[in-house]
Amino acid sequence: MKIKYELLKNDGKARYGKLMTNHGTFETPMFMPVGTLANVKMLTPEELKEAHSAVILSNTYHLWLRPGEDIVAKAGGLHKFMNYDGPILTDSGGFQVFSLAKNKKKDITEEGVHFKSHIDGKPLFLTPEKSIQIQNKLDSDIAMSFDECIPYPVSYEYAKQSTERTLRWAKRGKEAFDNENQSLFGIVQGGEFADLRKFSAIETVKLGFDGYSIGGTSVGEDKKTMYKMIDDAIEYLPIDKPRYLMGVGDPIDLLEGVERGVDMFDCVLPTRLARHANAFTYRGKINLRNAKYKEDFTPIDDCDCYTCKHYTKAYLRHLFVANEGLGGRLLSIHNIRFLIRLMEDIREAIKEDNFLEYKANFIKKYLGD
RNA sequence: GCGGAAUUGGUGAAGUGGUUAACACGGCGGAUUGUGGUUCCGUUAUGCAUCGGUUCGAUCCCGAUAUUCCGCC
Repeated sequence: MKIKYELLKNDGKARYGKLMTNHGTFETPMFMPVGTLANVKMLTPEELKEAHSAVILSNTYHLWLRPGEDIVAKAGGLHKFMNYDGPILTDSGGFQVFSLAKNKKKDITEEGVHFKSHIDGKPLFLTPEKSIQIQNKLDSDIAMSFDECIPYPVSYEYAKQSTERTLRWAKRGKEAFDNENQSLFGIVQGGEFADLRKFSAIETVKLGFDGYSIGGTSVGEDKKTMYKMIDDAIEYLPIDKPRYLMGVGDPIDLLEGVERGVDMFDCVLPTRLARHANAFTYRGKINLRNAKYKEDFTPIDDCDCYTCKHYTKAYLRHLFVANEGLGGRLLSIHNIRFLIRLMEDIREAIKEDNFLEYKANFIKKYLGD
């Protein structure tokens, strides 16, 4: 069956709802950890579950290259292959492919994108149909349309042409789509241009998807521009479908997104920061390598995660300084739990009609008076 | 005891008679938003064993001292 979204409450634009999938029902707004290669880096599914993780991301491009979608299909689909029984969303590969396409003008064609494998440099060609077919085989819960994530800054003319092409690709992908147990999301592009965002949203919705995502954000633009991109698109999205803001995961951006009506977020930030010794805390981001933690025998934060229940900053610092992988693992657990707990708190605040107050308090503490 | 060689930052080390002593590691700090699992960036010796001398000027030339290593009695 397809996913179903049930909107249960509105606090201003901020929404609280439920997402029903073949692999469980989960509350929104939610944060989705990224597991590109059919794994959230360094973590087991059990650890994700303990952090109360729901949907996780995986990536079409990476799994296409290796092990190959046929092998995943032979294994019984992505869930069985990676031993994760929660919902999985697969990104289309567009984001990766575009960064690998050297010559934008030549390599990006109406038919698809020419680029070179990041593994062996072999020339490859990915089309909207191919991306969808791969995702059908991977058998994720949610597939994403193949789109171009427009860089920033970019000319109006390029943004317009690209946005129109993404729209045509969305249509082609939808027509090629063939998996009745899988849902398909459309992606709004448009760059920083309000009229293109509007156009993209309206036309994408006309095609009819199970959910809609806002793409092309956090590509180097300033925060105000990013928030405006959300505003310019989201008012044209249907209220009874989930909205997914792609690639956003800074705690403050999550709050800003929720305030604007976003239901789902994904980001590499918690795991990437963790591998580089940076921890989220309610008083802002800290770097556990810093000398001041050498003799700090307290947990990272007032946090209910496995890491904070069992380990001190001094120990984690030691692991990072000694270059031990366990540090990245333990910190990934914390950072993911931090964002998931943030979303839990956000949902509670929405349910109690005080989201804006919660947001203001969080930001005040996070940024330090 | 005699002869030879060496002595540069926390470490391994390059280098030159003349403004800012290379590089690497380490240290310290920062970055990171649809993942590039050990990444990127910044910073880190007012000083070249010590004391004298030569010189307009010495880490680099000379002498003494100290320490280390190697040979010979």
